[in-house]
Amino acid sequence: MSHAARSADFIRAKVLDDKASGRATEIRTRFPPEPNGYLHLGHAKAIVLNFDIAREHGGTCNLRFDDTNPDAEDQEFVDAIVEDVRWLGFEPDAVLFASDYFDQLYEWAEQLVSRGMAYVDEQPAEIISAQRGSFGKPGVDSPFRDRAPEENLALLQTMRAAELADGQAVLRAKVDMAHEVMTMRDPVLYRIRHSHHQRTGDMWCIYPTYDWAHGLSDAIEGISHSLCTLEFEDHRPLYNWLLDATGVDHPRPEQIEFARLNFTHTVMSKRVLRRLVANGMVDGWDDPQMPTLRAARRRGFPAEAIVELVRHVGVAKTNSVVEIELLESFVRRQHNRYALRRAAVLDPIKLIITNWPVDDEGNGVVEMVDAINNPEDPDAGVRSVPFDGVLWIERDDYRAQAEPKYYRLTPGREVRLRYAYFVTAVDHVVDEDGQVVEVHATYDPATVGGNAPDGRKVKATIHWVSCAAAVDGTVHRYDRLFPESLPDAHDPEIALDARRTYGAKLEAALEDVEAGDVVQFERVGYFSRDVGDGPVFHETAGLRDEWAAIQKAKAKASQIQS
RNA sequence: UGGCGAGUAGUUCAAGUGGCAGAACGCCUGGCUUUGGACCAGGAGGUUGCAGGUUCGAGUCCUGCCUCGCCAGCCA
Repeated sequence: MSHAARSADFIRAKVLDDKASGRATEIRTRFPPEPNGYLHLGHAKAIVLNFDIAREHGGTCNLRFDDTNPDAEDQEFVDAIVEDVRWLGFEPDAVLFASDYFDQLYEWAEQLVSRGMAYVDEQPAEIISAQRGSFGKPGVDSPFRDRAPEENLALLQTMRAAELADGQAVLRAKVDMAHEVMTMRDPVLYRIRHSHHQRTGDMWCIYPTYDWAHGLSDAIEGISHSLCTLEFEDHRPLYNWLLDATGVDHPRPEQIEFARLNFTHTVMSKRVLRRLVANGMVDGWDDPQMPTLRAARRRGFPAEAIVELVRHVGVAKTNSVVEIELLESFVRRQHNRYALRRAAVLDPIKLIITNWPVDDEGNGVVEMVDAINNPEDPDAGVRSVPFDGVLWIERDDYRAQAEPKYYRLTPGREVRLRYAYFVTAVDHVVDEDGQVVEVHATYDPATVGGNAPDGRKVKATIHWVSCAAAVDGTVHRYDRLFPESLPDAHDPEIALDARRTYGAKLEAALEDVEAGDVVQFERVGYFSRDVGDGPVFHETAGLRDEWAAIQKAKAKASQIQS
């Protein structure tokens, strides 16, 4: 290993080595999705890795669609994938398709047949499967395995000429039916599919398999390093065999496998996600609870946060699961710097200031107070918000009875109303169910702006919105859709009440937030404005919440005790 | 059952040719604070999967085991 490669991950070390040895002069990579679904968080790893490595060496990275199975694929996904890759911040050097190479691939297949390295097998799929043998048990040769090249060539041509029905024949590479790697036991190269392809239409009725198309497509594009996930390790010998067999290896691409990106509380299985969408358990593929990139965008996850997380996690061959909280911490770090602070009361109760002044007509005086837009960014300035004697505050910011470590409003205790005044709770009013609906308090006029001239301190500062000026909005908060930290990939437990919806009271400025923009609701979390009429916000990520942690610890402790 | 791959802190990753096991996030404590946020300082946290061996010295080399993942599609 070269000296410079020391602290690089194993793939970058290899790339450096290959450059040093002259094995590769240009570094070319590719991100090769099949257009059969939306990209998810897991794909971000392959995208970042491929583009980063190319950029680090002044090389290129293509977006290549592995569109070899028309039955599963759709133009909609092609468009969505291009969009999502760009959203992540990467511009492909070329957008290409394996289907661009169908003519070339077919030509090489005929050559392989002519050289006796591939044959047409007319047995049904079940027989071929049974003949493949099993782990530790060699397979048996197909009766068609030693057919003459001319006959195979003629047969391949009839396959291509649409003279055979689906499943009637396949083209197989003649490798080794006793090979200890199952993938090498005469893999299928072409199958018959009388299907419409989103790009080639009805031009073809035979389609190359992944194994036949992938390495050759890499070679055609001059890919130097073909990065893929661990489950393709068994395909590497075949990848190389086919390159050797066709002689299409200048320059020869090299397949290198790495571990997928997995998250706790997340399942990426298309089947499971499709079921969630079909059952209406989520709003669609871009529901904020989904693990797709589109959902992340709608939820307000900045692309940079996802990219930074992927870089932070790095690349290795260990099957690993990243805590979803780590992603959220990258999301918070981004938004903390840029998100404007606003006031929103999610679960409102009224706070009435009994000694608030009234004007000559007996109406409460309205005072304007300055609120800081972003304490992390002085340039973000201030805004002016109305304050008066009747406010909305969070239900959770008042307790009829004091409890240990609770710093907020409670009868007799003084807290700060952010940017306004110190108030002291006096008593409260309950409804017929015993729920607090109204808190009465007095304010200290000397504490304008929230400063006490005598230097006295309060332990809590709470947010508020003037009732008269408040705007109604809908706010969605989210718990884990998959409550288990390691949900079953194919049959996970699903939380039916993961989404909590609030009829919130918002400060007026929140009406002006652009769809897709993220703001911080002070003391609550980051929220992304959704498209549509009226203010609707989705929780992007909550703020770290020490009080919640104290309560959680307490609940856990009492659970252990009982 | 055969092949391939992987096991280092709660999590993700580091530790040229063998040379004091580290970082980030999380967690705990303290400071600061008009967000119980952010920020700052400190701390705890490890039998490097197990057992042997070589060596002055092993996460690293050797032997044997264990555990986990992937592979028997005409999916990718």
